Amino acid sequence: MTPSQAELDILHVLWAHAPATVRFVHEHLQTKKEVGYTTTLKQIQRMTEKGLIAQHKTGRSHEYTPLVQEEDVKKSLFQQLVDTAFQGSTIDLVMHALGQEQPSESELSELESWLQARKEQASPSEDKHT
Amino acid sequence: MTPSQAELDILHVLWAHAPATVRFVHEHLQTKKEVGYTTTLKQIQRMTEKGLIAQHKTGRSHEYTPLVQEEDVKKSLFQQLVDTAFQGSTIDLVMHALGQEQPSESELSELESWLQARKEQASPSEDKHT
DNA sequence: AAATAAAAACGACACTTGTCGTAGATTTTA
DNA sequence: TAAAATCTACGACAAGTGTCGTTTTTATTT
Repeated sequence: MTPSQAELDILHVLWAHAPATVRFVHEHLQTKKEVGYTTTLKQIQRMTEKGLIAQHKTGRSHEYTPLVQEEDVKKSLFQQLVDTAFQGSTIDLVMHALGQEQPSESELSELESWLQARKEQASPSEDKHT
Repeated sequence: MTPSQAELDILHVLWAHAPATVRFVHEHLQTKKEVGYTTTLKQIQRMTEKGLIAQHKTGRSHEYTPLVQEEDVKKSLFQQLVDTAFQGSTIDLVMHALGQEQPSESELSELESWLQARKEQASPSEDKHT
């Protein structure tokens, strides 16, 4: 269940702005791309059918809330990429990623501390290296 | 230009086995999923139309060669993921990736040496940090 | 309450993708 | 060379996606 591109765009808005109306989502999307109001509406309706988001009536309009967690979707998209493009090797993807750009200082240290923590956890007191 | 899933499957076979016939590709795919020979053929033909692969006649059959580099496609798929799921933040994706699994010893050291090299490169002799 | 504005429902259409079936062409082989 | 095996070319089709236009419904404003 990986949302399509257009669906992702909408989900992003919803993830960021809790329950929102079609109008709201639509306005937001406009900053990214041009689409008709009905297009957004239709998309949202289809997503509701699919169970990606929930709808609750409020006055004349409806409000929508995402039913899928951003984390889950990310994970799923991520896994899909790893599987299709990197033969399932996460580390390959990581190396590829790092080779892509210039991580900033802070990013590097973030990575570094993660690595540090990981190492300690991996071998709390051990010291075998082979 | 990001190949679809089925196209990716075929490209993978071609990337691994230089010029190959439809039959060959098809047989290979069978190890992954069940599809009719004509399905594979059609897919390959469409890919040829699109310019994803090239066709050269050899005897009774044709041989196909990928026209897109595996690296380029990976890069493109990768970028797409970063953009759609991680708001364009590569490092976020990396951290997510690392959080996903247990990297092996060798993977960790690979990552470590990369980080090491990077740091050295970043500040060869300089020492300003702010 | 009538007119107007805003929102939601519907239905449609073109494209892409994944899958085949069938027919025609080309080789092999008996 | 006639029959059998292989390939390729075509055409089709269903499902999914992206986009709208039009019609209803519902709420607002006079």
